[in-house]
Amino acid sequence: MPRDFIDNWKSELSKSGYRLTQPRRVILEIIAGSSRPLTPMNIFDQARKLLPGIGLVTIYRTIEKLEELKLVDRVHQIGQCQTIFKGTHGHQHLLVCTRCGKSAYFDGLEAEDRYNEIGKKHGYKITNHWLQLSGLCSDCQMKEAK
Amino acid sequence: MPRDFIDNWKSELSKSGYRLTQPRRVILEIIAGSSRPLTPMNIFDQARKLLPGIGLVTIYRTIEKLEELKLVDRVHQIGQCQTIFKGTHGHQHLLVCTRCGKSAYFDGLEAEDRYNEIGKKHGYKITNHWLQLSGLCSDCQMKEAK
DNA sequence: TAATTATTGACAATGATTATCATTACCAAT
DNA sequence: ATTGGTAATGATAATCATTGTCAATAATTA
Repeated sequence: MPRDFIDNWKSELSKSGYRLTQPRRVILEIIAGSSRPLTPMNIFDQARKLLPGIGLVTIYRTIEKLEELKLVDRVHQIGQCQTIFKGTHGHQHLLVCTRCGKSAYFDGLEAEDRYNEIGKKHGYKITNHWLQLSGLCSDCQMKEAK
Repeated sequence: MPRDFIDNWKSELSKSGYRLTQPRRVILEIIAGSSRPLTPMNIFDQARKLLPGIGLVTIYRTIEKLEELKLVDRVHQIGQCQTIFKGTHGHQHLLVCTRCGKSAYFDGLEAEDRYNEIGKKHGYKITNHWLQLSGLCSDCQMKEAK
């Protein structure tokens, strides 16, 4: 399990004056432990098993805090554009399985120069870019093959 | 005005057995004539000026049809991930102004080989990619400068 | 340990999107 | 040009996700 993630998140939270509560601990574990993006409802369902009394609103509020601290990212997909995935340090991009959602970050595809060039051609000053690859993960390739 | 766009959309609609109605005509004009992505409500507001009786639901349904025919694209942005923009032929990517939303398509940045390489490294078979650049358009650069 | 105050959960409220249905209007065939 | 079949419309209600309110609770710190 990604103990390092969780420990980092905990210290980031308290560093910012936020408290580390039981519900938050549970939510952190779930997000950090997932290899795919989750909706607030996904998180809620899992969290309830560990902490039956937890409220859906608490999920939303915790996500809000984690976003504010840049510890999670929002992943946009077709028809599902509000899923949450644990963040990374630095500038990385996502690789998402279209079948099961399993995701991974990658880097090493920087093309800032070319982006700037394109921008200039259209009169834009580029400040950001967003790249996402999708395809089938190895498990799903095997399952599809059958 | 993008007369070619509109004519093409009209023929695509009727080719698919859909009818070309007054409300649809108005909606087509608005989307085709806009240089920035629009929300359903944006379209509704503009459409009402031309056809006061039009219903919001008709906007949603028309968008649905246009999407089905791949004549419009959905543009995802932070906090606003359901905007509609006229589509293109072939594989192009979007350049969006973060200030006013003005958008343009560009191409010529294909890196399929590198995408596949990244995919392979992670065990994924890449089937799609999504690239979007954002920045300030020339007008907004000037306005920011003041 | 006690005091302060962020956080929680329950509930209500909002906002966007989708479903339902009787009426209307498009369009192909006469 | 008229008509008939049917897709499309607008009004309304229903649904679903997200956000706001507030008294009660629990985490921190002094």
